[in-house]
Amino acid sequence: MEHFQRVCREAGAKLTPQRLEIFREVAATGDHPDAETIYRRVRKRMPTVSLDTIYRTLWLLVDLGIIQTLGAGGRERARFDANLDPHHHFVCVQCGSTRDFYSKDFDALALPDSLREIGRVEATHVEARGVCLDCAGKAAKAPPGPKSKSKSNTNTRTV
Amino acid sequence: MEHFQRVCREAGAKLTPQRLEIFREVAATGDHPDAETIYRRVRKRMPTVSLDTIYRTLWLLVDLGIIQTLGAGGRERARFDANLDPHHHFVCVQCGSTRDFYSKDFDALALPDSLREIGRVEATHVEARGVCLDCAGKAAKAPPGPKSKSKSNTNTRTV
DNA sequence: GACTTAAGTGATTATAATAAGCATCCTGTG
DNA sequence: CACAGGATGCTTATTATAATCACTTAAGTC
Repeated sequence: MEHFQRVCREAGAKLTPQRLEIFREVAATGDHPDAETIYRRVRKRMPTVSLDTIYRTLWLLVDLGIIQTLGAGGRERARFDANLDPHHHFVCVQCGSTRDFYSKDFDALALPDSLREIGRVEATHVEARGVCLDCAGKAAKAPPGPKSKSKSNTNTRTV
Repeated sequence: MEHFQRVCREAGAKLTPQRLEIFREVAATGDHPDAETIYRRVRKRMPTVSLDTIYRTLWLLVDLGIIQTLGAGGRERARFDANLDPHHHFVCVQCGSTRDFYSKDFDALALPDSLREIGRVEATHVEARGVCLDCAGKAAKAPPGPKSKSKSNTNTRTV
């Protein structure tokens, strides 16, 4: 929570009651709510917030690195995969491209006991995130621009 | 491809040129295209297909288990996660709920060399899919219904 | 503590992806 | 080769998310 305030200050983002409330809500819960759910919950304590502010604040928090999104970055469309062999994914956080890779070790991961209390696992796969060679190459040419505000770079959000 | 035809037969789904073409397209490519992309590609060889058929066919293939979707099942909204500690996810393929779990072993996975040729990895996390205890409990009570057509069970699609 | 100013907010209006309804057409079967 | 029901394509809804814009408010300054 203090972390949150500090990061906001440093980023020049104002501390508004809405943001406080929204962050509190996301941080408080262990499930992984969507914007609509957060909206409903926050509205209980603050009936005037708009859904819009929820969206803006959430993505702001993502941009600040304070929270993350599940999966391949919420705003993406569905993507399909005909590869039914056991395999894993590398996702580029810059361009969003996804490549398969293989690893016998990863295929045979031993599941921790804690999972027993959650459910019965049918399959696991590993998702590696990083920067693909293409994007790394481009970044090397185009100077990074130290102050790059880098707002909302589509495809940049992923867990 | 034969597998595809066999499964369709068994499921009582008709073999149409559109479906053949769409499956061929998805199976042929190593990237993980979205519906729109598949649409564009298929249209080159079959200019009359409708985007609609693409969607219907893709989800049909998913329902038949012939292909899968990336990430948390395309049709989901963005979901947010304030947990920045290294952690992993269990996703219930029935209800879509996602729970965090922890494993030192998973945090320290040794990446295969093949990844070097793809990009620089910044983080990895494991996604375990299965049926959560809640859903397993419900399924035990409600008899499974051997012929359950189980069409489009929202949240059922995930890799 | 009042003043200033840019950032934030909420209401409304777009957009983009995906789904539904329906008339026509085609696959698989007898 | 005729039939029946599923499949297609077209058009029209939905739904989630983003952009606009006028008004408010947080935060730094005197």
